[in-house]
Amino acid sequence: MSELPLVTILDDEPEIRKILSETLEDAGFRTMSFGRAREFEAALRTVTPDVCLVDLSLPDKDGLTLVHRLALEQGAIVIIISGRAQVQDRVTGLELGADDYIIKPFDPSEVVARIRVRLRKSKPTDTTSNTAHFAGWTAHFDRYALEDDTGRETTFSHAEGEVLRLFLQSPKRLISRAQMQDMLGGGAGESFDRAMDVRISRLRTKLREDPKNPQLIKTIYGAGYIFLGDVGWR
Amino acid sequence: MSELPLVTILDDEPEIRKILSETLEDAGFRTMSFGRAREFEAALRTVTPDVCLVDLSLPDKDGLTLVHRLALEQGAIVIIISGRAQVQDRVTGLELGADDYIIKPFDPSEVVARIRVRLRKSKPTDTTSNTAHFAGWTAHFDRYALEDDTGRETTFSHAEGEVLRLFLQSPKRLISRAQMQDMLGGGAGESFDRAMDVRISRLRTKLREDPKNPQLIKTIYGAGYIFLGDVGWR
DNA sequence: TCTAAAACCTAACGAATTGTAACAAGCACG
DNA sequence: CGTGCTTGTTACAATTCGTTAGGTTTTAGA
Repeated sequence: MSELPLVTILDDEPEIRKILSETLEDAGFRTMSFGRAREFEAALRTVTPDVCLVDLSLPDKDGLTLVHRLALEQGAIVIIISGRAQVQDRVTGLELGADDYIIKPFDPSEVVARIRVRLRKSKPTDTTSNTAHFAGWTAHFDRYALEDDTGRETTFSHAEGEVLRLFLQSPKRLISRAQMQDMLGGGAGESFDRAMDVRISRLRTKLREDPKNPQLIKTIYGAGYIFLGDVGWR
Repeated sequence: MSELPLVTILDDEPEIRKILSETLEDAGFRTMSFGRAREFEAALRTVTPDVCLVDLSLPDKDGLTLVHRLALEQGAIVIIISGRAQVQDRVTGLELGADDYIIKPFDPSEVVARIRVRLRKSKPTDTTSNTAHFAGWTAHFDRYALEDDTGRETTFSHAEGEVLRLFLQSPKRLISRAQMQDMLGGGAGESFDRAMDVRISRLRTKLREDPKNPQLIKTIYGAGYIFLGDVGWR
């Protein structure tokens, strides 16, 4: 496993720097924080960040110019975090080279999610996308494989994957049969619905569920199914 | 790609479809609009959009499932446009493969700007080159050779090269048999299509795929094939 | 609590789809 | 012509996945 991605934070408010750096480090990034553009630019001579978070309202420099230079010369991923919420601000920010534009006040977890999206797209070597973790299992949807907690893998079919995906997208929520039907039917979907049962039955087998007492996929008599278990997509 | 980028719009509100398609066409895109997921999926069998705008609250289908499938099988840029403004919705949407998440009500010009950012970043695959790198392999199309990561070479035939090139030009995209017939057998090739299976089978052998569990060329039962793996043309 | 109907589970079957070995036709080269 | 290579065709094996059928579980109602 390679080094952790480096995220730089440029914001004049210490509060925000603190929140961001803590959240990002918890999420598995290295961070460097700066309160002034001058310090940031000085640091750029020795490090090359993977992602740059930039506040537009800086005391000592015009943020947009900096963004433009960063995107153009460094080829870095630049995400603007700004209090200026006007559409025109966002449009020009994006046109000048920013990869994203997040408005204050922001939620740290969304910042993390957006950073991950950009990294996922820019670094194709990172094969960790489209996988979900739950209850000791790891589902690799890109190669249709279910990985054990010991590392052993089973493959699942496309149809099984669709069901699993639906469950993992809405964990701990009731999923009605009707909701599932539109996954298969495709056409007029008149065919009788035992098909869904069978898909779930097959999925349960692969998840090594005890038929008498399933732990992950619970049946709610007369209503649908519910997937228990904490899911993390990563 | 000399043609204008194709943007698909999937939203159940006609108003929004109209606004988006007009703005986007003014901005220099081709558009196709759909009110229902089913129609959209039907259209996907014949066209491959560059960008997909998807509203999460669809009448006939769960939007998130669709987003995940799109990101996984179409390899297109997926942008969610949703009325659901919860942070958790945005985070899971992004984790499931969306490239951006725009909240309603939105400003059309921002949508355009965000689409442009994504297109700008997705570097067009340079078809002019004759060598491609993927998963430890190097394909030399000029001399019909497939190079190992240790430098050992195998040759491949013209027909095998056609299929390989097709895959490498559209990695992570579902390619249906019909599309293959069009692009390859282009002529009056009436003969029925087991030929394609055999080509792929032979290609798999040369790529040393495990027959039970191929990692690069995946079969989607009833739909087609997907080439997984990051491709770089040089 | 008991009983019957409804809902659900799943083994087994089979149609459709896909994989591939073996064969044969076509072609280049000597 | 014979040899070797490419490539479509055929035949059969394997896989996928909906359907069927019979059994089990759950619920409602007496």
